[in-house]
Amino acid sequence: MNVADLTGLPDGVPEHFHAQGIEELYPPQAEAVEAGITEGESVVASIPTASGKTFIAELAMLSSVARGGKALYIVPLRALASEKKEEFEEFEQYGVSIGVSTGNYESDGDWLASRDIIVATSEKVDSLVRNGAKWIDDLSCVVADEVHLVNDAHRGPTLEVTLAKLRRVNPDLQTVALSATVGNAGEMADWLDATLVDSTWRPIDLRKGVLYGQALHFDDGTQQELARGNEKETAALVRDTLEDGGSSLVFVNSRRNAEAAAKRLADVTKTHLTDDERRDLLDIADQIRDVSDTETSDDLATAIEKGAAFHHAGLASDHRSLVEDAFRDKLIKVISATPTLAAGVNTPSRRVIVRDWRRYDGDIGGMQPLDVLEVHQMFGRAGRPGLDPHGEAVLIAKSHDELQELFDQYVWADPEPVHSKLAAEPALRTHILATVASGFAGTEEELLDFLERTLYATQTDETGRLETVTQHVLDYLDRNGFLERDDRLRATGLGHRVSQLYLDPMSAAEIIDGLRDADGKPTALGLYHLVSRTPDMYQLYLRSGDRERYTEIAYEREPEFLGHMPSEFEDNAFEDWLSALKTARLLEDWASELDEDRITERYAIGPGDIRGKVETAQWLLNAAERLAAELQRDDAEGIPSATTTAVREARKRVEYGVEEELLDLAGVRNVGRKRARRLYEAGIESRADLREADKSVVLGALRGRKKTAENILENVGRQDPSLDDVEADAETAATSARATNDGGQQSLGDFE
DNA sequence: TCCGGACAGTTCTAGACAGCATGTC
DNA sequence: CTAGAACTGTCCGGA
Repeated sequence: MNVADLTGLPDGVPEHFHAQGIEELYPPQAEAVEAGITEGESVVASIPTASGKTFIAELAMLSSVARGGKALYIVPLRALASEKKEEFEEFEQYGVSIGVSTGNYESDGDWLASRDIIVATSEKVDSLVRNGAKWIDDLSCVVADEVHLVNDAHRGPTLEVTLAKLRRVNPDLQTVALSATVGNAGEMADWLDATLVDSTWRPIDLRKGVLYGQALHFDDGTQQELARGNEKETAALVRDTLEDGGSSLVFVNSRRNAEAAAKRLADVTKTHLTDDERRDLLDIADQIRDVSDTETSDDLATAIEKGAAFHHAGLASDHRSLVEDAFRDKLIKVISATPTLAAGVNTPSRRVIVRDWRRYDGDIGGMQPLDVLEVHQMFGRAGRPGLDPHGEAVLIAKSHDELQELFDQYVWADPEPVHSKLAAEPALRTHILATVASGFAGTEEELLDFLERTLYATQTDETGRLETVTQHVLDYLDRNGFLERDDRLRATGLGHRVSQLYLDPMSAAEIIDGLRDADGKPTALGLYHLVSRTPDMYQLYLRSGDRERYTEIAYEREPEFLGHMPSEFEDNAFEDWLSALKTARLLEDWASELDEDRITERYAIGPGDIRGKVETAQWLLNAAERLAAELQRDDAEGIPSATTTAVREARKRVEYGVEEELLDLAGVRNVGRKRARRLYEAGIESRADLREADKSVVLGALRGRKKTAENILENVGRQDPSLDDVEADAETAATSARATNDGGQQSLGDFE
C-alpha cells in the first residue's frame, strides 16, 4: 500500500509523509489501514519496537481530527510525553494543534480543551477524569502506547481502569492500543473490541545471538569469532562494534554495575575518538558537572570525556537527557544502563548487549531471571533504521550449558502473556474510591458492572475473586470515612478530596491519623516521617548499620513522631518504620541546607533520587494540608490551625530546600537555596531588603555575577535593577565564599 | 619500602506516576 | 530458599 492511497487525513498530510520519504507503508501499517484505522475502527497493534507504531497512531489521530474529532495519546512515562509532542508538532502546519499534560508540565486547562491532539500519562488522564475535565467527553480517538504495561502490578491497573472509563464515557471511542509483541495480544483485542494486528515484521534486520568464550553464535546459525585476550566479554563486544563504526548499549542489573561498567568501558572507547569528538565530549562533560556537583555527576563526566556513559534513575533528568542526546549524536560510544533505558526515550544502537539477565528481587530475596518481554524490549533497541545495516542483540553465557539455555529462554522464546493486576487490593482501593467518587458507579451492582469492562474481567474465569476483594475494599473505605454504603454507594467529602488529590486512600488514612495525633505544633521531621511512611512514598533501603543508627535516632527524637511507633520486636513493621525515618531524615537534611553531595554520600543515592523524594514529599505535604482543611470543614474535632501552618511550612522548606528564615528569599525566581543563604549571610534577609539593599553588597553576596544579580533584582521588582558601574563589595564577597564552604552545618552531628 | 596480583570475605541490589500554582517548553 | 559483581582487606613476592 502506498502513502498516496491514504484517505481521510487532513489536507497536505499524505504529501507531507511523502516528502519525508515515506512511500510504501510497512506491512503492519498497511494491515492497520485495512482494519480501518483511518475510518475510526479500533485496533490493537502488537508489533516490535521501531517498526512504525507511531505512524499507526498518527494515522488514527489525524484522520479522527480531520473528521472534526479530538485525540488523546497516552504515554507510559513523563519523559516520553515531550518526545511525542515534538514528533506530533510537525503536523501543526496542517492546522492540527498539540497539547501536553503531565504532573510536572501542565498546560492551562481551557487551552488544553482547544487542542486537537493531547499527550498525557495514564495517571494524568485518570486524574483529569476524576476532576471532571470537560474535554474528555469530546474525545473521538484514544491511543495507548505500550499497553503491555497493564501487566505491571503498580501502574498497570491505572491504565486499564482509565481506558475502561474513557470507553464508558464515549461508547463510540476509537481505541488504538500499541503493544510490544506479547503472548496474548488477542485477549487485549477482545477486551477493547478491536481488530488485532499481530506481526513480528521489522524494518531492519535484528540478529540475536549469545556470546560464549570467543564465539558469537547467532540465531541464523552463523558464528563470529571474537578475538579477546584477557579482555572481559562486554569490553570485547564493545570494541568489536566500535571497530565496525557502531555504538553499543549494555544492560546491567544494578546502578553500581552500570557505573563500574562505564568506567571500564571508557578505557575501550577512549582509543577510538577523533580530536573533534574529544573536544565535544569535554564540553558535554562540563555541562554534566554543571548539573550537580555530586560524585555521581563527576564520575559520569569523567566517563563521558572518554566516550562512555552510564544511565540509571539516580541521575538527574538533565543528566539523562545530556547522555541520551550525545549518544544519538554518536559522540558517546557506549552506555551501560539499568532497565530505565529500555522503556525510556528512543536511543537506538547498533549493538545491544544484555550482560545481566538476572536481577535481584527483594520479594523473594534472590536473583530472578528477567521476563522474556523485558529482554525483548532491550533487544528492540538494536539497530537504527536507515543508519545501521542491521541491529545485533547479544546475551553473554558463562558456560556451554548456559549458551543453550539462553537460546531457549530468550532468543527463541515467545514473550509471556500479559495479565491484569487489577484484582490486587492496593490497586482496587484507589480505583474503587475514584470510580464511586466520579460517578461511574452509584451501587455495588454498578460498580461490579463497571469492573466487568476491564481486562481483568475478560481474562479471569474465576468468579467471585473480584467480588470478594471488592467487598474488602468497600469495608475499608467505609471504615475510614471515605464513603458511605447503604443501598447506594456515596463518596464522603473526604473521599472526594482523596480521589481528587490522587492519593492512595491508605496514605490519606495514615496522614489523617497522624495529624489528629499531633498536639501543639508538629516538627518538620515528624511531618516528613508521616508522609514518608505512606504507601505513596518509595522508601530508602536500610543498609548494614542503618538499623542501629536509626533506632538510636528514633528514641532520641521520639516525641516528634506522629502516631504510634511500632515496638522493636514487631520486626517488619519496625523495619518499615525505620526506612521511613531514614527517608524523613533525608528530607530534613535537604530542608536544613545540607549540600547535595553530602546528602548523596550519606544516603548512598544519586542526585536524581533526592529530586524524586523531594518532589513526592512536596506533593504529599500539599495533600496533607488540603486534607486538614477538609477535616476542618466537616469534622467537629477538626485539626488545629497550628498543625496546618506547620504542614505548610514543612512543605515550603522541602520545596526550596531551606531553613525557615530563608523562605521569603528562596521564593524569588533565580534564587535557590544557595543564593538565598549567601544573601542572608550578607544581611539581606527578605525580599524587601533585596529591593532596598546596597547593590554592591548584593553583587558581592552573589559572587560578582552581574547578569544573575541583575536578573534577580528585576525579578524581585526593584525599581532600577541595572548594575552598571557597580563593584562587588569585597568584604561581603569574602564572607559569601566562606559561607558556601561550610553552609548547612545544622544537623551534621549525628553521623560519623 | 612500595606496588601489583591473587585470593577470600563482605556488601549490596531497578523503576518513578500524581496536586497546586506559576511561569516554560 | 535461588546470585553474583564489585569492593575491601590481606598476604605474598618481586623490584
